[in-house]
Amino acid sequence: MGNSVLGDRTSAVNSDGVITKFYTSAAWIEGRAEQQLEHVAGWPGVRKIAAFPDLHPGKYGPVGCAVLADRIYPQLIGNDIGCGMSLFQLDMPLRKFKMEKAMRRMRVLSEPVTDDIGSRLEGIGIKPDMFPTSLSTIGGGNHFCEVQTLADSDTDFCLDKSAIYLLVHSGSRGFGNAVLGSIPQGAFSGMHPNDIATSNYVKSHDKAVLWASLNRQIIAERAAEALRTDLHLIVDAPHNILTQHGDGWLHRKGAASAVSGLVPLAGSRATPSYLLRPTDQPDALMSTAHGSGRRYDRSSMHGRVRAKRSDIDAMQRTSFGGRIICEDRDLLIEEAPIAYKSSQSVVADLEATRAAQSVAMFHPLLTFKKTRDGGRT
DNA sequence: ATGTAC
Repeated sequence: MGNSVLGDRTSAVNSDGVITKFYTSAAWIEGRAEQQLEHVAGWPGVRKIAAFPDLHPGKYGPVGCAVLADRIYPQLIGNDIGCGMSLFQLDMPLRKFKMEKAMRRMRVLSEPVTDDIGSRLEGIGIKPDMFPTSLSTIGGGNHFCEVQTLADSDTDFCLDKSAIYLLVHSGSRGFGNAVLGSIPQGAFSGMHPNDIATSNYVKSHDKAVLWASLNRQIIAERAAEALRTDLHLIVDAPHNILTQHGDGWLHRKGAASAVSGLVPLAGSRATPSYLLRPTDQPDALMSTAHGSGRRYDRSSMHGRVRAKRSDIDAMQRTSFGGRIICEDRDLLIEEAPIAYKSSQSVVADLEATRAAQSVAMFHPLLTFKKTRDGGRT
């Protein structure tokens, strides 16, 4: 990196961004993900990159990193602008949670709500006709709404061990997708901060971020209503987001924003989720890992997982005795536990590299993803 | 990832 040899001259033709890796040799990192990291480091104006142990290859660049640059690269944020995780405490003790009843009632999450959606959007300064029928719904892929139990927590961190918790992972649905789709030709080679097109992108991006955060809030409210309980937010952390950082632009792609001091890290069906306290390391760019990180891509999962009826049934239960509502067979296979790294190893690497500390660990109890019929049963 | 491209 740095210099390149041209004939007999050594010329500084590029000044690649510095990559700091917050993972150890124990981490499962695909070679292709690190190649993407090196590639992005060579883009014009890229100054610093922080890479986290959930790093894996993505469409335009690696997922699980934060990139500080002089220019704006919309593809580094991707189409799901504002996607993130929100963790809530529910006002319900575990002993009151009844699995069969909860499984029946949570199915309402398949249907979009119509009441007050326009006014909720106006409440955050967004026109009521911006994707109103998607607002309140989870979406596909790795998105979910999960009831969790508190398995362990720091004694000085006062979380109620008898309570149940809710982790929502969702984003901006068609909104962010439309924002990425409306950027001008050539924007992928870097948008310059002072251009009109850039400020238009940033404004729309910021609205998609608000939309996504409201979406997680409404999903959580609906889940709490379905469970006949109240809720309060512990932390909301976006992980696909562009923000100003000093005089540069910080692109987080599958890297949680650490600005609120706490970050939820999602486990897979087979591994726990965590609440992390990121440490104050400048090289980490106010970011940390957001999840377990994909080990195998979606399409290859169909060849890796058996899909007999009994296997499909087994995939709707977790090793923690929890249940999964996912009536889409392909999605169940693509999100099978082996598709992900272990969240324990991701957290161990964050702790080993002093990027973050775990303050609490949660086990999945009931994961809602998708029904076959849109919830009408 | 996506009121999805064919």
